[in-house]
Amino acid sequence: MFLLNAKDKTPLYRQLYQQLRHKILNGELSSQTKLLSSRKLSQELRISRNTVDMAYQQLLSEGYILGKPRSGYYVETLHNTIIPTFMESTQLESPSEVPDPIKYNFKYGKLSPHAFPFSQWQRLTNECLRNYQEQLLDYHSFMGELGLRKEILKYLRDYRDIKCTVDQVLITSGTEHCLSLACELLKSVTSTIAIEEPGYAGAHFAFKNHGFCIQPITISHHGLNVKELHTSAAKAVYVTPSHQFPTGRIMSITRRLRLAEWAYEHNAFIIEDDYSSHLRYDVKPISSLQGLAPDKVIYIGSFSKILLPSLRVAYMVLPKELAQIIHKTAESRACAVPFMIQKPLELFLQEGHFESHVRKTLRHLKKKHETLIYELQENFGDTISITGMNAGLHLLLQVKLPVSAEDLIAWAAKAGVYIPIKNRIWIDSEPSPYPSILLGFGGIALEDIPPAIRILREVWLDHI
Amino acid sequence: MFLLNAKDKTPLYRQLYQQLRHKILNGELSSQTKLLSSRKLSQELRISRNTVDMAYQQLLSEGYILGKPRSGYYVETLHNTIIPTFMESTQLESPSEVPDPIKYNFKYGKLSPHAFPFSQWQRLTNECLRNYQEQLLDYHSFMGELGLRKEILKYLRDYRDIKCTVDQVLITSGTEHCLSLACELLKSVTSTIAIEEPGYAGAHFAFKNHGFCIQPITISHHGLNVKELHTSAAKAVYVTPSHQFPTGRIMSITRRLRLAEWAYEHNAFIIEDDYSSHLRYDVKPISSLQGLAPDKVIYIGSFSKILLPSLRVAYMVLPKELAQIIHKTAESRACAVPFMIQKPLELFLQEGHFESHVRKTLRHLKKKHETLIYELQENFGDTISITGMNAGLHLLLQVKLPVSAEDLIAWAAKAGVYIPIKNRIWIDSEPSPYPSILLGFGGIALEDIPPAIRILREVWLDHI
DNA sequence: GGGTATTTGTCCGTATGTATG
DNA sequence: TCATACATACGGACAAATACC
Repeated sequence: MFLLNAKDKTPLYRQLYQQLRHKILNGELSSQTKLLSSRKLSQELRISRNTVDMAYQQLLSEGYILGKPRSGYYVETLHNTIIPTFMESTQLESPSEVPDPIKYNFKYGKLSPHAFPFSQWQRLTNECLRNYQEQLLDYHSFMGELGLRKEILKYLRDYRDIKCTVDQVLITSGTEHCLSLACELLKSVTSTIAIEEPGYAGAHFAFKNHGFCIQPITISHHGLNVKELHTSAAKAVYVTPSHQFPTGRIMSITRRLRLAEWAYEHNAFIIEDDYSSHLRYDVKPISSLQGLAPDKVIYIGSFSKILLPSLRVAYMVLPKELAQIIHKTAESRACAVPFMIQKPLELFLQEGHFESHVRKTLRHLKKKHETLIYELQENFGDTISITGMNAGLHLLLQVKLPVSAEDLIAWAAKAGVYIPIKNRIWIDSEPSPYPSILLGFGGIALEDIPPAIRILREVWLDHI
Repeated sequence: MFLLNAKDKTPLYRQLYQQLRHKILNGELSSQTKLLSSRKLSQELRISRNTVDMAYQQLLSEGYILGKPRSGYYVETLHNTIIPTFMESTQLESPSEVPDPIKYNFKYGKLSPHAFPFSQWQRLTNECLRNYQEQLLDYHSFMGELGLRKEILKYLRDYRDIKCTVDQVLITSGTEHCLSLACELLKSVTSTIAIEEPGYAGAHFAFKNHGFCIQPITISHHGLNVKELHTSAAKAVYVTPSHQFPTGRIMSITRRLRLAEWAYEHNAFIIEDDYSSHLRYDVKPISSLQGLAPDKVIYIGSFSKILLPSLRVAYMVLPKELAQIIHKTAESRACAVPFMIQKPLELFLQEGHFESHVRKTLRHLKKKHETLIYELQENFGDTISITGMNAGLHLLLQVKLPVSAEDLIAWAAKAGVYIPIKNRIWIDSEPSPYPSILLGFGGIALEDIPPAIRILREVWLDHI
């Protein structure tokens, strides 16, 4: 019958409910069977009538049984022909493989421990939690907090020559989110999007995911080969002009103007991913494409590379035309970035901490960048050639040895040096005869660079 | 020279620093100019020498100036060819229309001021910022933090009868994000998605946005009319079984089983949006559809309705089959939820604060729910009929007056009572002859309900 | 067929342990 | 620590439906 355990922490009425439900789903209590009255069952189980009643009420509200007043409760007719009767209780944890211990980490996108003013941020977060409780309890504008958008706009105007109003600025939860929104907007414009070859795999993935055809365009020394664009069907192109990923090349002003011209001629859009605009080590950052063609460029920027990767805040500047489309849908959507991230960030920008943080970080990264290049050249000489210098958080190496990149990465890992796997940077097959390696230097300490590179020399040259 | 304001909350050294920096970037202080010595400047400004020195140190560390020992500070040579000299200040702000002042707010989704343990959260956030700095500086698993996923899984198992492993749990930045990912996964399964009519406009929007055809399915008293599904081409359906939005109806177990059967028969998927599972005022929350058909249900849950709308954390449980597809793409994607949100939330769940918070909130909402119903019946009697009782954060009213819902909302707004506009709940035209009104009671204080409803009676009945 | 006894769901007040502030 | 509130569990009172004579 029913097994009720008074010592069990789950209440009696709930135990009874569960067992009844099980019997009904099982077919033990078949359709239209009359249940025992609350009195009889309570007598039988030696519990209160009300306890039985509570179980019945729950079953009633879930539709397992039907109640006829002054008559009784009857089991509902269920169609449970297919439903699996027993679920094995699967384990919580998935067995994780134990990786090699990492001593030196060249992971891309990581930042080093002293890079972020944690206590400052703590203060700002606390301030936010104390003073903005009313706003925390509500949903927010899809575009993002007005204050933060103003601060970002101010920054973009001063440092990136962006030409727009706040209405065109949109806060998102990362570059991926930006691309997804861009796809949404471009769906009605084109079915083909051109991208750089080689280029950022995340963009390729996002576009494919939204059902676009992909048109790869090759990169020359001065950036994207705009000529190839003219012969393609694409009415949109994704570019990283200020520091082409992964080659690090800078699109020349001539190319930029040609690209802008192409966009105006074909009534097409340019997606400018300015992912590492802050990070230039030789000269001041080059001003944006957006400034050249404000009506044709979807500008994307991010705080991940410079501030904190785990913060998940990026932004985009939309052409007026597209901004209007977004505004129409904005009312029924919510912003993806938590208020208690947006507000502290706004204050961080407003009080000038951001600018000083960029300067400080840039100085530090510059040193690491120089050291890394120096050590690579000292240890490997002509065995490697370095591209993508003077900017960003990574270098691209061509290792002139007759081995695969996978081997180089695996040997390094065994010696405690983590090197990221460049997942699908090239859409077509990689053209170079030599393996290429991507070294991120954001996460490694300055003093760790020389020993790490020495280890690489040892394990790589020893294996030959 | 320099204008320092002691009453300003920004520190003196910072004011000085900012003004110096501005002059340097402006070109007012040109390259290699020697700055005034800290002694002279401090005398001139009548502030401490240390204050001046702090400003100088800041400029030094950011590379604006160069310090020569026993000589002085000199302005660095900057490449400021591109730095904009003067930006025409286009207006930042878009002119906002002045709305009627809101005295009583029935906005849907809002929560009331005493609903969230702010100090608790502050403690947990601080803990996170102190103890997890290494992790904050890195990108994270697309699936979300393992610890948080485990805690959510534990909760879902105990309270929602969810059947799955951690590998199937995915953290997202909101229901919208969940739906977007679901679309991504369902693209290869079907081109048509069925939704409830009337139903949640956000879901409709998301599906349409991803290029799906929409098939509306009517709602009867016991929930979705599954029969209509069988005759449609849809291989996926979006439902809110535990509290249908907006009618508040509960899908009976019969319908649930039929729906599950349909999914197994047609090899289709069910999207179960359990957006307000915690919030039942009469009986215990009804267990999930996912428990009945774990291989066919994409389960979506959220912390917005019960914890904090602006937190932007939701989660989804994927069928094993779909989880594997996501896992393949996960490595090249980043999680959209900031670590400094995920970690505090994990601790919040782990330490049991969440459960007690749910209990407390539920208690409070229950009172408001009861009061609201009582007041409506007292004031309006048979003039209105209420649906969607006993659950959720809103009631649906049918006002039996010969006026439009827009008028009712406008009249209320003029009297200081905000009522949300139900944007496109019905895809086809609304079938009812009477205007229907959605009242959210999450954001209004208990004691404000009686006066608010009295005002509604006055303004609505007076206009007739 | 009508009256009565019984069964039944429903509603009420209350005791106890536990969580909350 | 103590007062409060709530979930759980209990028994009794009531009225409607049903069964039986």
